[in-house]
Amino acid sequence: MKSSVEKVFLDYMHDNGLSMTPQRKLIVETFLETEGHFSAETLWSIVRERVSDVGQATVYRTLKILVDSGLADCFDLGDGVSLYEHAYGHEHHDHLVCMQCGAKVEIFDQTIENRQEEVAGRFGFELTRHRMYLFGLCPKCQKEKA
Amino acid sequence: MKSSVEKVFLDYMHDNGLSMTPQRKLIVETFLETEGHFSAETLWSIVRERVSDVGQATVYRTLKILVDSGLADCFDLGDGVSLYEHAYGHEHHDHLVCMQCGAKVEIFDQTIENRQEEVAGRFGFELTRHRMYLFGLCPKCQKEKA
DNA sequence: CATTTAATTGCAATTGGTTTTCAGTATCGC
DNA sequence: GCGATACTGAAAACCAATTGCAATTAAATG
Ligand SMILES: [Zn+2]
Ligand SMILES: [Zn+2]
Ligand SMILES: [Zn+2]
Ligand SMILES: [Zn+2]
Repeated sequence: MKSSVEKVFLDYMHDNGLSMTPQRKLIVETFLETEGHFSAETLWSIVRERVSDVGQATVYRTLKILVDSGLADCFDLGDGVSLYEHAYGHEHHDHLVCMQCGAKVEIFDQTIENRQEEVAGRFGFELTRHRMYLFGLCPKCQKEKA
Repeated sequence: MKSSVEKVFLDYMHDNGLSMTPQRKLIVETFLETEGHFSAETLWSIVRERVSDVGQATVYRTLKILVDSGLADCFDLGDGVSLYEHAYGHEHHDHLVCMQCGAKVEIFDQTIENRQEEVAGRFGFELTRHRMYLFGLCPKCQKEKA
């Protein structure tokens, strides 16, 4: 039985005249099995543990498809490295990041989300999306510092 | 009479063993006279209208000093280009950006700021800073689209 | 003011993540 | 199968930003 995610991906592929290839299959499977927030480089290294001759460009190209199809979300914390995470079946969330150890906590606050809409509306803007990153020290790194 | 901003800058320079040079003076003055949100490249082009042989690297290096001294704030909207704006005497604010025309509105909402602290606290984090960008369509671009 | 030392400059080369080019190869609808 | 189209890996290109370097300049000291 085909999972729901796979169906969404295959439909997107078909609807856009894209072909399924062994490389894409491998990359998509690896992406879906990898939890958390990771870079293209990291995904590439995991993929290569399985099949060694997958090109880096193919990983980037497939990640683009994953984002476009709604399976992946891409964001960057301001250091020039794009991070990817699962988007299908995952509700919207923002991130709380430890500047010391890099730990990332997924956060969501309906009050903030509502206020964002309201503030945008105050200026006549129609809001499409937003990004919010909170940076600080996680409990563990606070202790280590003290 | 020396302005307060200039004093802060010169003090920072002196306290860190940095020298004042004609190039730095020009770049800082140009920065202070330029309002809004602009890239290093843009600032460089304005600087070169005044003195043609200022190096690009010097602009980047001086912008770094401006950020470190608290005169400038640097952020990027996710497209890989750093934008700079005045920070001295400017209260913290976030940005509302039109994805069509690039218009940027400075926003501030105390409720959001409070909630950010609260959410971080919920996970034991000590919050240091945050970035929030709201993307959408400004009133003008909405009309043009309809 | 001259001297000395450390900082700064412009240029060009380099970096690092990401994208593009290209010639060969594989996929898909028929 | 077959042909049109899409995909691949490798390498080159991109591009904002940084860095190495030799020449120049600021500024602290006497
Ligand atoms: Zn949110
Ligand atoms: Zn996440
Ligand atoms: Zn804010
Ligand atoms: Zn601003």
